[in-house]
Amino acid sequence: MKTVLMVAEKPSLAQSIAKILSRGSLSSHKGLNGACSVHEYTGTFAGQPVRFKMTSVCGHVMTLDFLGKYNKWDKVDPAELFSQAPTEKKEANPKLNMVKFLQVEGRGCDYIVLWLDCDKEGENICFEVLDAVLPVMNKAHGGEKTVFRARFSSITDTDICNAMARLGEPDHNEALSVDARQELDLRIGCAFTRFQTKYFQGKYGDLDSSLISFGPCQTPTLGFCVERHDKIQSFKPETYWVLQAKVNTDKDRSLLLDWDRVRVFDREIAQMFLNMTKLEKEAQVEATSRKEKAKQRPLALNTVEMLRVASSSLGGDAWRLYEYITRHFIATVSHDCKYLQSTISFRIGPELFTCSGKTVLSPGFTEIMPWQSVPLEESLPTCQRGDTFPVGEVKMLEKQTSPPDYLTEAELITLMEKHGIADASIPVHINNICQRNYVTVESGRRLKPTNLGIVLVHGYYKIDAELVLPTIRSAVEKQLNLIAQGKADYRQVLGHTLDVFKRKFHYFVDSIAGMDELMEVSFSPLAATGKPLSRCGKCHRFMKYIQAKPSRLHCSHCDETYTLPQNGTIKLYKELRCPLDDFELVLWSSGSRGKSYPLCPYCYNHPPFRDMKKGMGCNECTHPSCQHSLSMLGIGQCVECESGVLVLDPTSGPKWKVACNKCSVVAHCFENAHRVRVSADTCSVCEAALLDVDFNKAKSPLPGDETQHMGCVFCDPVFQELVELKHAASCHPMHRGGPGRRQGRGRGRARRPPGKPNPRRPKDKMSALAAYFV
DNA sequence: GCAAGGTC
Repeated sequence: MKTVLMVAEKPSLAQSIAKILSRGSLSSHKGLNGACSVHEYTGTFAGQPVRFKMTSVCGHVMTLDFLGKYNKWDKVDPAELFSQAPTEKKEANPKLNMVKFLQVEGRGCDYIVLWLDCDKEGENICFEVLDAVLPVMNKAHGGEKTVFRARFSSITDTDICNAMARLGEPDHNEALSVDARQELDLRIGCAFTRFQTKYFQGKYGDLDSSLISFGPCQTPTLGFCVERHDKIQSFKPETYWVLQAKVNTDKDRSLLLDWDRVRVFDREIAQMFLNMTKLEKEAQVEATSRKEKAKQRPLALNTVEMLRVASSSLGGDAWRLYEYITRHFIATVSHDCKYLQSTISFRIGPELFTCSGKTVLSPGFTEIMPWQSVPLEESLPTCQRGDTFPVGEVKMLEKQTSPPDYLTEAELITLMEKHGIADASIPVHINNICQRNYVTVESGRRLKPTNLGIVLVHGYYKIDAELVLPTIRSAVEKQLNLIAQGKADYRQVLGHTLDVFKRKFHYFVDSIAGMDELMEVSFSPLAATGKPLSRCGKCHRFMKYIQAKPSRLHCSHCDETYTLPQNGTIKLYKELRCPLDDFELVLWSSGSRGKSYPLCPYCYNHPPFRDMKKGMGCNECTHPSCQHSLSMLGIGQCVECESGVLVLDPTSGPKWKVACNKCSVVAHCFENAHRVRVSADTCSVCEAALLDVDFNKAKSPLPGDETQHMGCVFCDPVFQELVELKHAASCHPMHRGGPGRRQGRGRGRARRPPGKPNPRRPKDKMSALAAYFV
């Protein structure tokens, strides 16, 4: 029996479609990646009995990236990214092993039916699936068609069955338009991002410039927020005047009337109208009207509308979102809300005033969406033209026009949708500009641009406004649509568009000083920021510590910048100096419960030995005799990672810690010891360095009056008690196979050079770790 | 370290 492989865009769709087509009789199992399932059933295809295998991918199988060597920011000129730098397709999510999964399931299949979403991205994924699967499928005989595309617009029995009955072919042009989009986004986004990041990085001390990204969706998104900011800034409030009248309709009831002129901006004119009306004792009814009106039930909910609603009345609560979606659905099939709008027009002297009220006739959909209901209002008096009511009062109010507020997320979503920014990715772009420090989310989910966001957008306006205008995306989209429709050649469109942006890029690079001028206004140059922290080894002057990311030390005398480890605190390390370059050491710490190590600012940026890399602290330094180095403080091989060494943290007392210099393993040991030293002697069993510990006299855990003890942290029975190694002895690799299975890295002659993996590691490292320290 | 687009 022949086999038909069918592939949907996501696991839930594969299941729904398989259930419909098999009429519920199917057997399912999880695929090798654990994420996708395979649903099997038998049926007929092309007039023969077949076995169906319905499965799915998880979105795109592949992603586009530059070849590895073009991802080195300091080696590649961003201008090269427009054409020279070759790209390659990589698996979008290596953990999912999607290509292998598809090949395992596709091997030996005879036909393939593509059930990917019916949009351009889906069409592109069709070809990603075919690239993976066609080579392992059975070959067609005599030119028989084996590749089919199902086109459907809803997951209903009729739609799915119709699609299956009228299979077509995947559309290569649509897929190509997505290939072009991917390449444009990658080349343009990365080139601009790398250039502006590198240009502004390290120039200003109070600018978080770890990443200044640019993208055809995120930059216009930021543009919308800054545009509103500019409107607020340039807003000049104006004073205006309003007349307000009250008429008494009953003994103890009065009606508030709105002035038909609404407002005037000239005080004297307003005063004149007031004078003409305030002496009047009666208001005469000019006209009345009653109109039946309808408030329309909502249209069917789509993703963007849901995002908008979720951002403005709902929280992040899944249940409330579910409730909203169901209520919205019921509302779409309910009746409109019907109400009566009554209006009474009054004349007081020469001036006209109006009041209106609404009375609900039938609530319709507002019953299921009560927040949409027409508010209850006091009913208007029944009257007719010519009736008069006594005037209660007429007064003049002074008011001011007020600026618009910052954009709400809901308004931003509307703007993005209007300019064709893909709906599913809208929250991603908003999140992007928040994470990049371009905007902050204020109360009411309003987006307020930061100084950085404002300077960037104003800079683009100054140099090339098209870079920030929303048309940047829609114009490119237009070109891409020509590819999709087969009206334009993929290569030509790609080449032409890249050429346009390459020119824009070069112009931007040449004009960057224009943006820099704006930066100078908002940010302080490096030399003027930061606080003095540690001394430079070259000039022996204090360097300044700049805390803003990327945190770094700056020597204004030598005009040198030294990067530091991120995401932790930095302080001076007892004014100790590096024996190699005389720089004062600093101490990095990830917090009191984490780990810490000293580092030399110079060595951290300029590794002193061949076996060291940039970004290494003293705990990875192979200096043979410096008291802070790995050689002097290393104890033995890490129990968890391949290449790490457990190093004594010399600053951790009195609650001493030993931490791995590569991974996050931290071991707590020897409370109440006032000194812990790493001895030159090594353990005769495991070759780890021995620790020499002096305990506090009053709190010494040692037998008798002893305060000092030297031993192996892994093997010594006294120390095992103190680091709770009680049963570790039997789990520790040293104790499993006798002397023949010795390992660990002590400081003795048998030590392996750092970084070299141990060839005989215990298999279950996690259980060993748990036995020691947890 | 970068884009945007799928989806987990």
